[in-house]
Amino acid sequence: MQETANILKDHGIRPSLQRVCVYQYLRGVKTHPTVDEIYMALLPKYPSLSRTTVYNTLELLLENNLAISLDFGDGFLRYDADCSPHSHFKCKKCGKVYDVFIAPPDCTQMIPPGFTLQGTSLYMFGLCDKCAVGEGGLN
Amino acid sequence: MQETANILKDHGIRPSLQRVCVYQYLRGVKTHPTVDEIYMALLPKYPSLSRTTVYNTLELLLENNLAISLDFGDGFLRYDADCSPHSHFKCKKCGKVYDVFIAPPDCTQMIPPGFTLQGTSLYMFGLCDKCAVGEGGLN
DNA sequence: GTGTCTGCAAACGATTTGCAAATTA
DNA sequence: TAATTTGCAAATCGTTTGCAGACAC
Repeated sequence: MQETANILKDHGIRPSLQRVCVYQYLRGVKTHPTVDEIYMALLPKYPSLSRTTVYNTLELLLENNLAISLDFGDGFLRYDADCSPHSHFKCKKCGKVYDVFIAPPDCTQMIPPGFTLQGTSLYMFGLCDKCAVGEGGLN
Repeated sequence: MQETANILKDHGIRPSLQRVCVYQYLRGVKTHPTVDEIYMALLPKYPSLSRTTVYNTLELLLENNLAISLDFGDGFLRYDADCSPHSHFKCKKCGKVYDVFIAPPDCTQMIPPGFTLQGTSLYMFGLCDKCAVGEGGLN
Protein backbone atom coordinates (compact mmCIF):
# COMPACT_ATOMS: atom_id res chain seq x y z
CA MET A 1 0.00 0.00 0.00
CA GLN A 2 2.72 2.42 0.98
CA GLU A 3 4.89 1.35 -1.90
CA THR A 4 2.02 1.88 -4.31
CA ALA A 5 1.48 5.35 -2.89
CA ASN A 6 5.17 6.13 -3.25
CA ILE A 7 5.18 5.21 -6.91
CA LEU A 8 2.32 7.60 -7.51
CA LYS A 9 4.11 10.31 -5.53
CA ASP A 10 7.29 9.78 -7.52
CA HIS A 11 5.32 10.46 -10.65
CA GLY A 12 3.81 13.64 -9.30
CA ILE A 13 0.41 12.08 -8.69
CA ARG A 14 -1.17 12.92 -5.40
CA PRO A 15 -1.79 9.55 -3.74
CA SER A 16 -5.40 9.87 -2.73
CA LEU A 17 -7.07 6.85 -1.19
CA GLN A 18 -9.02 6.15 -4.38
CA ARG A 19 -6.01 6.44 -6.63
CA VAL A 20 -3.87 4.22 -4.47
CA CYS A 21 -6.50 1.51 -4.27
CA VAL A 22 -7.15 1.51 -8.01
CA TYR A 23 -3.46 1.34 -8.82
CA GLN A 24 -2.82 -1.20 -6.09
CA TYR A 25 -5.58 -3.41 -7.46
CA LEU A 26 -4.29 -3.13 -11.01
CA ARG A 27 -0.76 -3.99 -9.94
CA GLY A 28 -1.88 -7.06 -8.06
CA VAL A 29 -3.93 -8.63 -10.79
CA LYS A 30 -2.97 -10.36 -14.03
CA THR A 31 -6.41 -10.39 -15.58
CA HIS A 32 -6.25 -7.15 -17.57
CA PRO A 33 -9.47 -5.90 -16.03
CA THR A 34 -11.96 -3.51 -17.58
CA VAL A 35 -13.05 -0.31 -15.86
CA ASP A 36 -16.16 -2.02 -14.65
CA GLU A 37 -14.27 -5.01 -13.29
CA ILE A 38 -12.00 -2.68 -11.35
CA TYR A 39 -14.94 -0.68 -10.09
CA MET A 40 -16.91 -3.75 -9.04
CA ALA A 41 -13.91 -5.33 -7.35
CA LEU A 42 -13.24 -2.28 -5.22
CA LEU A 43 -16.81 -1.30 -4.45
CA PRO A 44 -17.23 -3.63 -1.45
CA LYS A 45 -14.20 -2.09 0.25
CA TYR A 46 -14.83 1.48 -0.94
CA PRO A 47 -18.59 1.91 -1.25
CA SER A 48 -18.30 5.58 -2.13
CA LEU A 49 -16.02 4.97 -5.09
CA SER A 50 -17.39 6.15 -8.39
CA ARG A 51 -16.74 4.95 -11.91
CA THR A 52 -15.68 8.47 -12.82
CA THR A 53 -12.84 8.28 -10.36
CA VAL A 54 -11.73 4.94 -11.78
CA TYR A 55 -11.73 6.49 -15.24
CA ASN A 56 -9.85 9.54 -14.00
CA THR A 57 -7.25 7.46 -12.21
CA LEU A 58 -6.64 5.16 -15.15
CA GLU A 59 -6.23 8.19 -17.38
CA LEU A 60 -3.59 9.53 -14.98
CA LEU A 61 -1.82 6.18 -14.93
CA LEU A 62 -1.75 6.07 -18.72
CA GLU A 63 -0.38 9.60 -18.96
CA ASN A 64 2.39 8.75 -16.54
CA ASN A 65 3.27 5.43 -18.15
CA LEU A 66 2.23 3.49 -15.08
CA ALA A 67 -0.29 1.47 -17.07
CA ILE A 68 -1.19 0.58 -20.61
CA SER A 69 -4.59 0.08 -22.15
CA LEU A 70 -5.59 -2.85 -24.31
CA ASP A 71 -8.25 -2.71 -26.97
CA PHE A 72 -9.35 -6.08 -28.26
CA GLY A 73 -12.25 -4.59 -30.13
CA ASP A 74 -14.89 -5.76 -27.67
CA GLY A 75 -16.17 -2.27 -27.12
CA PHE A 76 -14.33 -1.64 -23.88
CA LEU A 77 -10.77 -1.09 -22.79
CA ARG A 78 -8.68 -3.29 -20.55
CA TYR A 79 -5.84 -2.11 -18.38
CA ASP A 80 -2.48 -3.53 -17.41
CA ALA A 81 -0.01 -2.15 -14.89
CA ASP A 82 2.81 -4.06 -16.56
CA CYS A 83 4.38 -1.55 -18.95
CA SER A 84 7.23 -3.76 -20.10
CA PRO A 85 7.10 -4.55 -23.80
CA HIS A 86 4.98 -7.63 -24.13
CA SER A 87 1.99 -8.85 -26.09
CA HIS A 88 -1.46 -10.24 -25.37
CA PHE A 89 -3.51 -13.24 -26.31
CA LYS A 90 -7.28 -13.23 -26.01
CA CYS A 91 -9.24 -16.48 -25.92
CA LYS A 92 -12.20 -16.19 -28.24
CA LYS A 93 -14.20 -18.62 -26.16
CA CYS A 94 -13.75 -17.69 -22.52
CA GLY A 95 -12.65 -14.11 -23.17
CA LYS A 96 -9.62 -14.28 -20.88
CA VAL A 97 -6.60 -12.22 -21.78
CA TYR A 98 -3.16 -13.73 -21.28
CA ASP A 99 0.24 -12.09 -21.28
CA VAL A 100 2.69 -13.31 -23.89
CA PHE A 101 6.11 -12.15 -22.96
CA ILE A 102 7.48 -11.39 -26.37
CA ALA A 103 8.06 -7.86 -27.46
CA PRO A 104 6.20 -6.77 -30.56
CA PRO A 105 8.55 -7.02 -33.54
CA ASP A 106 10.85 -4.15 -34.36
CA CYS A 107 9.19 -2.68 -37.42
CA THR A 108 11.46 0.33 -37.74
CA GLN A 109 12.84 -0.94 -41.02
CA MET A 110 9.45 -1.93 -42.36
CA ILE A 111 7.70 1.42 -42.32
CA PRO A 112 7.99 3.82 -45.25
CA PRO A 113 10.92 6.27 -45.33
CA GLY A 114 10.29 9.43 -43.34
CA PHE A 115 7.90 7.73 -40.95
CA THR A 116 8.61 7.74 -37.21
CA LEU A 117 7.59 4.71 -35.20
CA GLN A 118 6.52 5.47 -31.64
CA GLY A 119 4.66 2.38 -30.55
CA THR A 120 3.58 -1.09 -31.58
CA SER A 121 0.80 -3.33 -30.35
CA LEU A 122 0.53 -7.01 -31.05
CA TYR A 123 -2.78 -8.74 -30.40
CA MET A 124 -3.28 -12.49 -30.71
CA PHE A 125 -6.58 -14.35 -30.85
CA GLY A 126 -7.40 -18.00 -30.48
CA LEU A 127 -8.25 -20.61 -27.88
CA CYS A 128 -6.55 -21.02 -24.55
CA ASP A 129 -5.53 -24.41 -23.25
CA LYS A 130 -8.69 -24.91 -21.23
CA CYS A 131 -11.01 -23.98 -24.08
CA ALA A 132 -9.06 -25.85 -26.77
CA VAL A 133 -9.62 -29.22 -25.09
CA GLY A 134 -12.11 -31.31 -27.03
CA GLU A 135 -12.76 -28.48 -29.41
CA GLY A 136 -12.04 -28.97 -33.07
CA GLY A 137 -13.16 -25.91 -34.94
CA LEU A 138 -13.20 -22.17 -34.82
CA ASN A 139 -15.31 -20.11 -32.55
CA MET B 1 -19.30 -2.89 -60.84
CA GLN B 2 -20.19 -6.23 -62.37
CA GLU B 3 -17.02 -7.81 -61.03
CA THR B 4 -17.79 -6.54 -57.55
CA ALA B 5 -21.29 -7.99 -57.80
CA ASN B 6 -19.89 -11.31 -58.93
CA ILE B 7 -17.58 -11.56 -55.97
CA LEU B 8 -20.54 -11.07 -53.68
CA LYS B 9 -22.55 -13.63 -55.60
CA ASP B 10 -19.70 -16.13 -55.40
CA HIS B 11 -19.82 -15.79 -51.64
CA GLY B 12 -23.55 -16.36 -51.48
CA ILE B 13 -24.34 -12.71 -50.83
CA ARG B 14 -27.21 -11.30 -52.83
CA PRO B 15 -25.68 -8.36 -54.69
CA SER B 16 -28.16 -5.63 -53.93
CA LEU B 17 -27.41 -2.14 -55.18
CA GLN B 18 -26.45 -0.99 -51.70
CA ARG B 19 -24.18 -3.92 -50.99
CA VAL B 20 -22.41 -3.63 -54.30
CA CYS B 21 -21.78 0.07 -53.90
CA VAL B 22 -20.46 -0.30 -50.34
CA TYR B 23 -18.15 -3.13 -51.30
CA GLN B 24 -17.13 -1.40 -54.53
CA TYR B 25 -16.26 1.73 -52.57
CA LEU B 26 -14.26 -0.20 -50.01
CA ARG B 27 -12.33 -2.05 -52.67
CA GLY B 28 -11.41 1.14 -54.48
CA VAL B 29 -10.06 3.04 -51.53
CA LYS B 30 -6.87 2.69 -49.51
CA THR B 31 -7.89 4.95 -46.64
CA HIS B 32 -9.35 2.33 -44.28
CA PRO B 33 -12.58 4.28 -43.91
CA THR B 34 -14.93 4.28 -40.96
CA VAL B 35 -18.62 3.48 -41.29
CA ASP B 36 -19.41 7.15 -41.34
CA GLU B 37 -16.83 7.90 -44.00
CA ILE B 38 -18.28 5.19 -46.21
CA TYR B 39 -21.79 6.42 -45.57
CA MET B 40 -20.93 10.06 -46.28
CA ALA B 41 -18.98 9.18 -49.41
CA LEU B 42 -21.88 7.25 -50.90
CA LEU B 43 -24.73 9.48 -49.80
CA PRO B 44 -24.50 11.93 -52.74
CA LYS B 45 -24.90 9.08 -55.21
CA TYR B 46 -27.35 7.03 -53.12
CA PRO B 47 -29.40 9.52 -51.10
CA SER B 48 -31.63 6.80 -49.66
CA LEU B 49 -28.73 4.82 -48.23
CA SER B 50 -28.84 4.36 -44.49
CA ARG B 51 -26.11 3.82 -41.97
CA THR B 52 -27.82 0.63 -40.88
CA THR B 53 -27.34 -0.83 -44.33
CA VAL B 54 -23.67 0.12 -44.30
CA TYR B 55 -23.30 -1.63 -40.95
CA ASN B 56 -25.19 -4.67 -42.21
CA THR B 57 -23.14 -4.89 -45.38
CA LEU B 58 -19.82 -4.58 -43.58
CA GLU B 59 -20.89 -7.28 -41.16
CA LEU B 60 -21.63 -9.55 -44.13
CA LEU B 61 -18.26 -8.76 -45.68
CA LEU B 62 -16.49 -9.60 -42.43
CA GLU B 63 -18.34 -12.89 -42.05
CA ASN B 64 -17.38 -13.88 -45.59
CA ASN B 65 -13.76 -12.81 -45.28
CA LEU B 66 -14.18 -10.12 -47.91
CA ALA B 67 -13.04 -7.42 -45.51
CA ILE B 68 -11.27 -6.98 -42.22
CA SER B 69 -11.91 -4.47 -39.48
CA LEU B 70 -9.27 -2.37 -37.79
CA ASP B 71 -9.53 -1.10 -34.26
CA PHE B 72 -7.00 1.57 -33.38
CA GLY B 73 -8.75 2.37 -30.14
CA ASP B 74 -10.27 5.63 -31.37
CA GLY B 75 -13.75 4.49 -30.53
CA PHE B 76 -14.75 3.45 -34.03
CA LEU B 77 -13.82 0.72 -36.43
CA ARG B 78 -12.14 1.05 -39.79
CA TYR B 79 -12.55 -1.35 -42.67
CA ASP B 80 -10.24 -2.73 -45.31
CA ALA B 81 -11.15 -4.87 -48.31
CA ASP B 82 -7.58 -6.14 -48.50
CA CYS B 83 -7.62 -9.41 -46.58
CA SER B 84 -4.04 -10.39 -47.30
CA PRO B 85 -1.89 -10.63 -44.18
CA HIS B 86 -0.50 -7.17 -43.62
CA SER B 87 -0.23 -4.60 -40.86
CA HIS B 88 -1.23 -1.01 -40.28
CA PHE B 89 0.38 2.22 -39.20
CA LYS B 90 -1.64 5.08 -37.80
CA CYS B 91 -0.25 8.60 -37.71
CA LYS B 92 -0.93 10.11 -34.31
CA LYS B 93 -1.03 13.59 -35.78
CA CYS B 94 -3.11 13.47 -38.95
CA GLY B 95 -4.92 10.24 -38.10
CA LYS B 96 -4.30 8.62 -41.46
CA VAL B 97 -3.91 4.85 -41.57
CA TYR B 98 -1.28 3.37 -43.85
CA ASP B 99 -0.78 -0.20 -44.99
CA VAL B 100 2.49 -1.83 -44.04
CA PHE B 101 2.92 -4.91 -46.12
CA ILE B 102 4.55 -7.15 -43.60
CA ALA B 103 2.67 -10.05 -42.14
CA PRO B 104 2.30 -10.01 -38.37
CA PRO B 105 4.98 -12.25 -36.84
CA ASP B 106 4.35 -15.94 -36.51
CA CYS B 107 3.79 -16.33 -32.80
CA THR B 108 2.81 -19.98 -32.86
CA GLN B 109 5.90 -20.92 -30.89
CA MET B 110 5.52 -18.06 -28.45
CA ILE B 111 2.15 -18.87 -26.98
CA PRO B 112 1.81 -21.23 -24.04
CA PRO B 113 1.48 -24.96 -24.70
CA GLY B 114 -2.05 -26.06 -25.47
CA PHE B 115 -3.06 -22.69 -26.87
CA THR B 116 -4.33 -22.43 -30.43
CA LEU B 117 -3.50 -19.31 -32.41
CA GLN B 118 -6.16 -18.23 -34.86
CA GLY B 119 -5.27 -14.66 -35.68
CA THR B 120 -2.79 -11.89 -35.07
CA SER B 121 -3.06 -8.13 -35.43
CA LEU B 122 -0.14 -5.77 -35.50
CA TYR B 123 -0.80 -2.07 -34.98
CA MET B 124 1.88 0.61 -35.30
CA PHE B 125 1.67 4.20 -34.13
CA GLY B 126 3.83 7.20 -34.89
CA LEU B 127 4.19 10.06 -37.32
CA CYS B 128 3.87 9.78 -41.07
CA ASP B 129 6.36 11.46 -43.39
CA LYS B 130 4.23 14.57 -43.85
CA CYS B 131 3.64 15.07 -40.15
CA ALA B 132 7.19 14.22 -39.07
CA VAL B 133 8.65 17.15 -41.01
CA GLY B 134 9.79 19.92 -38.68
CA GLU B 135 8.41 18.08 -35.72
CA GLY B 136 10.72 17.11 -32.92
CA GLY B 137 8.72 15.60 -30.15
CA LEU B 138 5.89 13.28 -29.45
CA ASN B 139 2.30 14.02 -30.07
C1' DG C 1 -8.41 29.85 1.82
C1' DT C 2 -7.31 28.22 -2.59
C1' DG C 3 -6.64 24.77 -5.72
C1' DT C 4 -7.37 19.88 -6.41
C1' DC C 5 -10.18 15.72 -6.26
C1' DT C 6 -14.41 13.14 -6.00
C1' DG C 7 -18.68 11.48 -7.63
C1' DC C 8 -23.42 12.24 -9.18
C1' DA C 9 -26.09 12.98 -13.15
C1' DA C 10 -26.47 14.16 -17.72
C1' DA C 11 -24.43 14.10 -22.30
C1' DC C 12 -22.08 11.81 -25.95
C1' DG C 13 -21.44 8.84 -29.89
C1' DA C 14 -20.55 4.53 -32.23
C1' DT C 15 -23.09 0.58 -32.79
C1' DT C 16 -27.19 -2.46 -32.31
C1' DT C 17 -31.97 -3.61 -32.38
C1' DG C 18 -37.10 -3.59 -33.55
C1' DC C 19 -40.00 -3.35 -36.94
C1' DA C 20 -42.73 -1.84 -40.90
C1' DA C 21 -42.32 -0.72 -45.70
C1' DA C 22 -40.02 -1.89 -49.99
C1' DT C 23 -37.88 -5.14 -52.89
C1' DT C 24 -36.76 -9.49 -55.06
C1' DA C 25 -37.17 -14.24 -56.53
C1' DT D 1 -46.69 -14.23 -52.06
C1' DA D 2 -43.09 -15.62 -49.21
C1' DA D 3 -38.55 -14.56 -47.93
C1' DT D 4 -35.13 -11.18 -47.87
C1' DT D 5 -33.45 -6.49 -47.53
C1' DT D 6 -33.72 -1.77 -46.44
C1' DG D 7 -33.86 2.18 -43.43
C1' DC D 8 -36.04 4.90 -39.84
C1' DA D 9 -36.23 5.55 -35.01
C1' DA D 10 -35.25 4.14 -30.57
C1' DA D 11 -32.29 1.67 -27.45
C1' DT D 12 -27.80 0.31 -25.78
C1' DC D 13 -23.62 0.93 -23.38
C1' DG D 14 -18.81 2.27 -22.57
C1' DT D 15 -16.92 6.58 -21.92
C1' DT D 16 -16.76 11.71 -21.24
C1' DT D 17 -18.24 16.04 -19.37
C1' DG D 18 -20.26 19.66 -16.14
C1' DC D 19 -20.40 20.94 -11.90
C1' DA D 20 -21.16 21.26 -6.85
C1' DG D 21 -19.56 19.63 -2.67
C1' DA D 22 -15.55 17.50 -0.16
C1' DC D 23 -10.84 17.39 0.70
C1' DA D 24 -5.78 18.49 0.98
C1' DC D 25 -1.86 21.54 1.29
